[in-house]
Amino acid sequence: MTSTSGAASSSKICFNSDCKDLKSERARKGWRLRTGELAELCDRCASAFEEGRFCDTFHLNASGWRSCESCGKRVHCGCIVSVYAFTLLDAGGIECIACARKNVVLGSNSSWPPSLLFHPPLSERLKDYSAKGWSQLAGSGPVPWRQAPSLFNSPISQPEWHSKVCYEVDLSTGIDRLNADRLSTPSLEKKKIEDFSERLMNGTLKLGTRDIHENGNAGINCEEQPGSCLTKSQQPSLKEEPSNPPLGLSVPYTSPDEANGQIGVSGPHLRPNPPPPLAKQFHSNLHNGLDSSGETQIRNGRPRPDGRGRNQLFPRYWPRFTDQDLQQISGEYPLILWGILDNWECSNSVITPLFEKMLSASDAGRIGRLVLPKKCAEAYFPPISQPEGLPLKVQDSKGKEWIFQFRFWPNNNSRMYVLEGVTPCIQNMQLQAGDVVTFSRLEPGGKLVMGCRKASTASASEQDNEAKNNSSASPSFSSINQAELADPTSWSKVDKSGYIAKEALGTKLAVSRKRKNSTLGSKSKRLRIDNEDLIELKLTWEEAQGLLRPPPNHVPSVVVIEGFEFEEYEDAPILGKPTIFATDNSGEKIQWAQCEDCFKWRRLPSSALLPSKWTCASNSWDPERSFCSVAQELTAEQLDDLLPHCNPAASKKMKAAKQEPENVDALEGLDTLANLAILGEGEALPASSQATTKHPRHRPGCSCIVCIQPPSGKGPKHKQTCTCNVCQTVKRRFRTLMLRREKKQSQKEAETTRKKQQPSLPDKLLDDDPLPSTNAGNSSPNPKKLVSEGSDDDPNRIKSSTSPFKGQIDLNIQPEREEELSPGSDSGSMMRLLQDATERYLRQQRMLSSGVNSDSTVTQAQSGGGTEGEKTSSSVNLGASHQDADRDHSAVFSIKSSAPTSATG
DNA sequence: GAGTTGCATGGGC
DNA sequence: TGCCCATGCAACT
Repeated sequence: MTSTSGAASSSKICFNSDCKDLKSERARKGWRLRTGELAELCDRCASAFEEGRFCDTFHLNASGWRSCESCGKRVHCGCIVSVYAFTLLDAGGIECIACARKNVVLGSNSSWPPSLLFHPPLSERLKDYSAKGWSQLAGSGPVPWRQAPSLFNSPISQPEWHSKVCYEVDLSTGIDRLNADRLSTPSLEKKKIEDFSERLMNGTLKLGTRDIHENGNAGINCEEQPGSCLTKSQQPSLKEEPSNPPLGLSVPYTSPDEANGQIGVSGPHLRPNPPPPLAKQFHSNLHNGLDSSGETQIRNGRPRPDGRGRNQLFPRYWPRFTDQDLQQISGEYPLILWGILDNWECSNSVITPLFEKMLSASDAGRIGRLVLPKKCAEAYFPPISQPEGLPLKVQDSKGKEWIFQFRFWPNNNSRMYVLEGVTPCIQNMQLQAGDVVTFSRLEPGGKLVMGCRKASTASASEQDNEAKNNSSASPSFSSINQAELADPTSWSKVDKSGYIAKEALGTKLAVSRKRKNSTLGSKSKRLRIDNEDLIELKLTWEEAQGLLRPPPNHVPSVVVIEGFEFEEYEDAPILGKPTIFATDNSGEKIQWAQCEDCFKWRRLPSSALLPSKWTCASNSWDPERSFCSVAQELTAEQLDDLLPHCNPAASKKMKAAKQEPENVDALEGLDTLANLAILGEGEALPASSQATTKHPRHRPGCSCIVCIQPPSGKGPKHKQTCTCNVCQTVKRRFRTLMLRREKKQSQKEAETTRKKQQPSLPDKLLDDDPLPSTNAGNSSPNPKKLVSEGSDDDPNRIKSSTSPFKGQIDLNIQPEREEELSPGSDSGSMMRLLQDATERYLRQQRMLSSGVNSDSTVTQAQSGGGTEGEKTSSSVNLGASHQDADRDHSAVFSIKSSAPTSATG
């Protein structure tokens, strides 16, 4: 290549001096120049470059063509473009990348491609090599793998450190691509990766790590630095390489010998003549979701040695190792790298990400069984033919060795693979449901390495602490990720997904959603259920946005982005009181706000900015209605019209809940409540953990693994006598459920009796009695409807009269008021609601009763005693009120509602 | 009775 | 529709 002079981007002419075509408007990037810039190419040249046929196209007649010492294939060695396509041999001559890779693999006695992990960063490095020379990167003397990542600290490659990189293989083109979808890097960096990955379409840009490590003083002139060259294969060479099996056919080989007792995964890989696996092949093995070979996956759990790698792994199991991860692994395993491997070949050590799995509740539970994805198990673990399986040595991120039983259960006509005995390891790593365990292989030796990533919902403070701790170890690094780089011990502490920056921006909710989407993908509907719960339990971002108000007296600057105007405020917004905006009869824009004390809705000008807590007394816009005693001007119908629009999600769910059997709803609430109670216990449950913890078919008294599992997946099992928050909450919730059932039963009975005795009375009563509305005594909205529907177990209707934001988090809630929610304490408005409802119901009962025993009923009920029937009466109200809270409010409200139950029960 | 084991079940993809 | 796999749960220890 001769185009090494001139500006890379200033000219409108293609940078390729052999071309001189005009660049397109969006010039495509080519190789990195010595200046650090990227050559800008026309489409044709860029395509040629990306497809690895640049030299074939433009340098066909140029000097520098040499033949591969192994396969004889001609490789251009005379330009910067082809610098990655070959490697220089110590004894002279060159090898094409394919042969070099093969030899490296054979030499290291590894069935794994030696350089998979370096792919992204090395790509970047390679870009840099052309500009910076080798000495900068390789240092002097042998560079062990574990030091290799430090080579990546170029300004360019650094950002990619924070990205999660995985690969997929486009078999149609034989292209390894960085799966940019899953990169969390900023778009520009992401684009950069994409660009380069495209540039490497055929390249696969594999490194013989030996080449890197053992050559410390390579310059850019690879000819002069035998053994130092990184090579980029050209597509033809790859395709033509006869020793390279077709993509997707190479499998991580494991020994069929499973009778040799304890083995590491290494054992199986020490086959005498492993096929020369290309990294590309490995990728296709690892992520062969695109495998189009037509080979069917081995079914019925009967893996064949020749087919194990063809299992199509679901993306959710693709390892998302970051470079930091790798470095940390390497950093964590000096013993592995320097001791266990016991020779200088350690410089060839490669940690190959195999797969990862988010721990389910079962996995992290006490049973100690980690369910392995079948395809992963069959692809990466030794084949087992007996259900008993075999012991498997695994080293954790601290280098500690564990022995798990790798086995399977027949399941239908298939198998279910599990690792047994993982509890100590899980606990040692302090993992819980939602965290991710990663499996990787250390080559040579094939040691199985188990890493982990904590769910990202660890508290920000925790992360801050991590950052601080780590930064202390490496003051030059400021970010968490960077800090982690310097401190491998934090490997399991902080997620390295690159979302941290986003976490810093927002709430757990956003993060959890992001994480769920990214980590679990479309994993489970349970997740979506949880998301729905989140929607109902918490504000959506959109809704939250609606509550954010500009700081007083702040004028926004308006920014137009893609045609949309955005208001920008220099100061953080404040959280305003939720209100309902509307237009009155005169067309004036107004808003309705609800008093914190009396729950009456007050009309306010639309411009009114309310504090999070607002009462009638603050109604300076309408002094006449600045007292709670003043009636509400909003009619029931009007309010009814307004409210449904406030939260479509909640309304939708409300409707759905109506249609569901009562107990189902209640039991779902039980789940939610239990989870929330766990949250309230102070152990912030990772969102992903919530996702994996929630499970169907809960029943009262359920002793399943989820229900009995303590929040962290460890600790004693809950007993009947357990008084922990979870148990108490579940018990309360159960009582509520029972009360509700009693109530329903009694209502039916009462209804029957009423019809018999006073057929015309109920309607009148319903009309007259606003029931548990908070607006007793004034224009309570649509009392009839509320009563009728409320009595039909639809507390949401009732709730709708109190807040348009039912089913959402009360952003005004003060966490420090948590104790108020405990049983027996004043639970605030809900308590009032309850009392109000009780009194009202008793009055109703008095009216209904023909007087035979009503007095005693009331008396006894009010005194807390009474006959069974009287208890029922009381229970009816309690149950109804409980439903209000149980169904449609967040944990806080749920617990609130539970409190009276305990108190009165 | 508690813990363990191994298979069954069923939701989700 | 079939498979995967999280979880349930009965049998067993």
